[in-house]
Amino acid sequence: MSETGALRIGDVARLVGTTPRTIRYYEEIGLLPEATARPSGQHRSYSEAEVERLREVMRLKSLLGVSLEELKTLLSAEEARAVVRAQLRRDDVHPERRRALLTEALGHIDRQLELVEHRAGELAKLEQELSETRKRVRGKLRELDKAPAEAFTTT
Amino acid sequence: MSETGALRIGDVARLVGTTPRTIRYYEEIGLLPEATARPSGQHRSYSEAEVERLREVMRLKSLLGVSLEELKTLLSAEEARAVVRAQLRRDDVHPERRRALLTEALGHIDRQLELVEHRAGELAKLEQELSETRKRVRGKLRELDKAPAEAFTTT
DNA sequence: CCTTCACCTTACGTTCACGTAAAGTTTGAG
DNA sequence: CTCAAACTTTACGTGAACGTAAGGTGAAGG
Repeated sequence: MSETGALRIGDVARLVGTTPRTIRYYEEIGLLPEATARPSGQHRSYSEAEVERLREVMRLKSLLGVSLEELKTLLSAEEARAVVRAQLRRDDVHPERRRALLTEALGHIDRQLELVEHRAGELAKLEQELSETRKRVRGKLRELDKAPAEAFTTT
Repeated sequence: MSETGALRIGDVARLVGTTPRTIRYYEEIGLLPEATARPSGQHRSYSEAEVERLREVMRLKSLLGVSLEELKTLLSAEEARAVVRAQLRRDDVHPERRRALLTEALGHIDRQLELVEHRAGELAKLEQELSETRKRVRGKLRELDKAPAEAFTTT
């Protein structure tokens, strides 16, 4: 009954808007990390951070429209970045190593950015096309307003 | 061997980057119109316009990430708009009717726009977050460049 | 007319992403 | 300690979106 760290799978599911089954499935295929050393049979426990992670997973899934397998690849990049961040927090790393880590992280980010930018671009294009069409239709409607002359005979 | 109007399903599939099976499937579930009165067994024939239509279908499917069933609904709106356009081209329609048609079309467009705008917004947000992260990483890299003092001892 | 693709229909198979049911166990409240 | 609720694993089921195989035409070149 504390305020953090005592979430069970049902709570998490409700929090992020999915089902326990889905969460277990994601864990099963390696999309979510299996909580290390949980005696088989014991309940899963989630921290707020893990909930956030799941939210991010679902967000990316929805926005990028990729398979869970592809998503796993993308997220392994995130994982790698997390490791990098952890290593960087220690400041006893050699600048050379530090540079390598940062460069690696940058690579991961760039790959994701490329994907996202492409999709965002396509969607923006579609949005603009729709807006364009909308404008034309609204224009025609205004035309009807301005010139209500002619035949007012309704049938 | 004319230059237009004589496309067969294999050609179309290659043109849009899919398979004949998928095209037939889309026709089967009503996502694509069944060419009226084709004696069963006879080859399907496609016009350039129908290819364009299919391209649009696939584009929307990819960008909106909706089920084919939902997509069918969205496209029925497109269908309705096509009908509207056809009716509007005849200029013997009463202004009252004309207004109704245009308003209906506007409704369809707005529903699509809402969906697209929402997704586009979310994606843009994600893109910006990634860019932000990228900037921070690049910043740290530049820091390494500016201050290459300290230990140059490799290992 | 013949051949040879590419196509036709029918129907069963497959993968992904979970849903659902069964039988037993763990937790937290009382 | 008790007991209901929520969880556990295992396993089979399901809907969507096609893939694939079989057996049989249609079409276009020679």
